Amino acid sequence: MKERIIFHIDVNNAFLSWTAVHRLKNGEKLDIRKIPSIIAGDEKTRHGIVLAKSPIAKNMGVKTAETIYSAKRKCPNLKVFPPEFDWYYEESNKMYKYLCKYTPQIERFSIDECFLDLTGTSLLYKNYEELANKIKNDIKNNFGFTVNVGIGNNKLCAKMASDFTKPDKVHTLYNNEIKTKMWPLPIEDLFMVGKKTSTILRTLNINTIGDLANANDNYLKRYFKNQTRFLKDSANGIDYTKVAPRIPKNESISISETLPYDCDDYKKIEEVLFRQTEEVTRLLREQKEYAKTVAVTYKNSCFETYSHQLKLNVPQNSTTEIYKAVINSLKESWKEDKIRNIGIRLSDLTKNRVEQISIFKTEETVNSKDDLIQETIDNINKKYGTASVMPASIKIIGRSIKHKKTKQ
DNA sequence: TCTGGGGTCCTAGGACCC
DNA sequence: TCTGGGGTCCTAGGACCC
Repeated sequence: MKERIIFHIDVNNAFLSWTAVHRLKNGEKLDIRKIPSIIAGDEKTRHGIVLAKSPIAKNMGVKTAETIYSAKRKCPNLKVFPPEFDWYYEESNKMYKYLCKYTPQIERFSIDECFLDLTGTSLLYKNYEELANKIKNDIKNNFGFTVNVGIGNNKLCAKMASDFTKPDKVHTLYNNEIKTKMWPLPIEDLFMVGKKTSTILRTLNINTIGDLANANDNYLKRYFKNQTRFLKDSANGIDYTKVAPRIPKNESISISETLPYDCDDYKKIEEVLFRQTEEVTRLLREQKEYAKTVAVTYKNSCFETYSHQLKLNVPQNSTTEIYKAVINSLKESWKEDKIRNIGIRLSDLTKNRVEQISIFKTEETVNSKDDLIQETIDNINKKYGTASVMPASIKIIGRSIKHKKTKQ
């Protein structure tokens, strides 16, 4: 089989760069990429986690996902900026549109990463490194932020390559470069090797990607079972997954939040869950889908996680029906401990709602009239804000949510 | 004022059937 | 008066990603 040519484009410090660009556009003089800075949530509501860091902050030891408190101890003059997600989506879309010029074989892997499959374009593009440099420079000149471009013969290698040295760089990791460029790297650098896996590998004296590539299969199987094949293939730079140009269909829709304080007040928890149900079912209705499985997950003060799911007889997407299931699920699983974080997940999503024909029409078999009412409510809420209109049965709770939200 | 949020995929173990 | 075993489906929990 002919060797593929895959590009991986990765925005350098995406959130921080994008906020920097936004500020400069608004006339600010200071480029926050050039000072010790981070993008992070609000500490007062316990969302104080580092989402992105500037190179200087990174050099002082600041890590993504650590607390602001801890980051400031490492770097006392650190400047903190709030995330601007709407703006990030705009910038991400601009970059995606630009990249679409080169091939329809493009996959949006995350808000700040894309894969391009350029296999079979050798007549169009004589030199792939030159092309990668053009893409990198075009993005910098047109949009004001920098990217890394990784080139490889598959997605894994392209992604590993884009991670080599940053920022504003092009790297290659072709199949014949795997031994020299990838094998010497520490095992933690391998995609999909996280903390748990790397700890086990280190105790087995497997310290580099090369060590893993050459490790004995049977030995590894004792510790990693079915995961062994995947790990060994990755370490050898083997990956057959395709660049998927489709708009990815969600397998599930979820929402969760850390509460401002640990809470065991049932009424308050109900309020949060109702607000979350509103939001998550609105998304579901927007994609014109129905969910068959409803799960509630919560984390207590000790950071122990519990989850419980329920299957619906008929797939639903109305706030009222899903909310009933959410509450039932909570009641069946909650140990009345103090809740730190709570959320909902809708899965088993379907486009068509196949209803079983029942002689006894139950309350659950919602008809098209109810769908119409729901649509009208969505439109009104869209225009005048969430919870403007809702079924009377849940209106009171809804009102108090609004009240609570403004108090936060 | 120590530990976010939205996803995907995998696995162990239980229930149930034949 | 003994308690196998394969198959399937489902659930809770966990690992990992950005």
